[in-house]
Amino acid sequence: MSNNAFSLVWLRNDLRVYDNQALFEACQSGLPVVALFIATPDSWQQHFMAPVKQDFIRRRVVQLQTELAALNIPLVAIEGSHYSAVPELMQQLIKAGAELLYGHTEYELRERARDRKVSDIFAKAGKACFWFDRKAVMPPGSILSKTGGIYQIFTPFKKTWLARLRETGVRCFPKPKALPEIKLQLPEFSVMQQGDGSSAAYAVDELHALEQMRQFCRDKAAFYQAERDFPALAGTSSLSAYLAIGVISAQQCINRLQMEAANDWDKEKSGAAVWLSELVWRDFYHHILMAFPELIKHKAFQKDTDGIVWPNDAALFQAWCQGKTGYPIVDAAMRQLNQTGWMHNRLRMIVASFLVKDLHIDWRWGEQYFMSKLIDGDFAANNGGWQWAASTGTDAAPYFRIFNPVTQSERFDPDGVFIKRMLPELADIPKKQIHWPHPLPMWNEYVKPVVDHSKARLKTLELFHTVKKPQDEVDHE
DNA sequence: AGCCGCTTGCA
DNA sequence: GCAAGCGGC
Repeated sequence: MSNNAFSLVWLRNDLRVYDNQALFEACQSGLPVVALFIATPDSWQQHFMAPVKQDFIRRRVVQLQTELAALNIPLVAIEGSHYSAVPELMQQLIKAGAELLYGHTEYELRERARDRKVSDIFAKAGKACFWFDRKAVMPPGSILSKTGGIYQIFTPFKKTWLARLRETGVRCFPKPKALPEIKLQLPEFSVMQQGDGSSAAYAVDELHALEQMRQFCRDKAAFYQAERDFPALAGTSSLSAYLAIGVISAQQCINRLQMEAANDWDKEKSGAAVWLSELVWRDFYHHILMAFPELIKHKAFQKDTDGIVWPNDAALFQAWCQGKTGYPIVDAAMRQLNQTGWMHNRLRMIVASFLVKDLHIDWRWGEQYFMSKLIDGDFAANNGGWQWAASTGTDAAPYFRIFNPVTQSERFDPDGVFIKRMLPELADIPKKQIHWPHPLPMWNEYVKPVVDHSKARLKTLELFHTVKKPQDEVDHE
């Protein structure tokens, strides 16, 4: 073993010090520890990762450097390009003394291919890798039906998932104790570039994120069920960006929820239980992604729906992207996404339904647009959500369940408070007409509706009927 | 984690 | 006129 030997912790979507199993185990290895982060903007671009998310990652890595330095762990942050550049970097690190590699597994295809190559390189050099499966709370493949099958329906999945939680709980790993100070010789790498600050609305301090999570569990989880569907309220956790890049883990969220809502988290329909359910959805989509890798290649779950020929009108798509559809709730939601990199979940459902079932545009166009704008973009959850809305997924909404954007608006933004916040040009419209202002003589430039909902709805039913038989014909077969 | 159109029963 | 209940998409 080289006298410059060290354990290497390769950080990716686990940018935290607390509950970081790879980091924790590396610190138990008896060797000095070096942390590694490789920025790969070319690969990120290939995955349409939003600039605001890229900035958030870069800012977080810089902060993490300070947090790890306090533990005497240097964080080498390299400016790379593409995943294909990773093997060469790893070779250099092995040459420098990397003896053991620690990391968390990722579930997407290119990421898994990249990690396999790295594992091979370490194996060929006679070095060991330790991969920990912690992105989902219950590792994909560990929640199976009684006959050993993959659950494709959320409710039974959740039932088994909850039973497992009651049985085993979740384990979180403490922040490692500081290591002895040591001077290592490391190669010169191209230093990671700083971000542009576009994600500045999100603090990157880990303790800040943990405190926000604690406060949500303590003060707001109880009201989650009652408030989560109203975009004008701050009823959701707003933790998605932190979960997406791993500043906090879902395991930590559950542990904290069980502490702060000890009597409620397992009580049906309590706010805490409903929030927990959202974390189960997150796991569900990770499990589905691992079980059906063709999803990564943009295939629909329900294969017949790939027979639908979507009209894909480019002008309508542009109107949707820019928030100029003439449907106030849709336009307000898209403006929230474009301006902040985040969108309330109820609105994600509304605009997704609108794109597919009112504008008749392939759900994949919307999926990609969301990825290109969201600070919390995650392939599994985004793909799962879009296929749910488009009625093409496992456990998807039935195709004939078509949201009426005006009714949704009346129900979930009753006073138009959210709409007016995002669309100041509608500030003077009376409450009663805010959801559909078009009959009013409008002195401003608010755009005319680009489609007629009731006609569009019938067209959607036709599109689905080209690939699905009406129910009564199925019954007679 | 729907909406629509039609019926019924009441004013 | 309308609210509530329903079956179909």
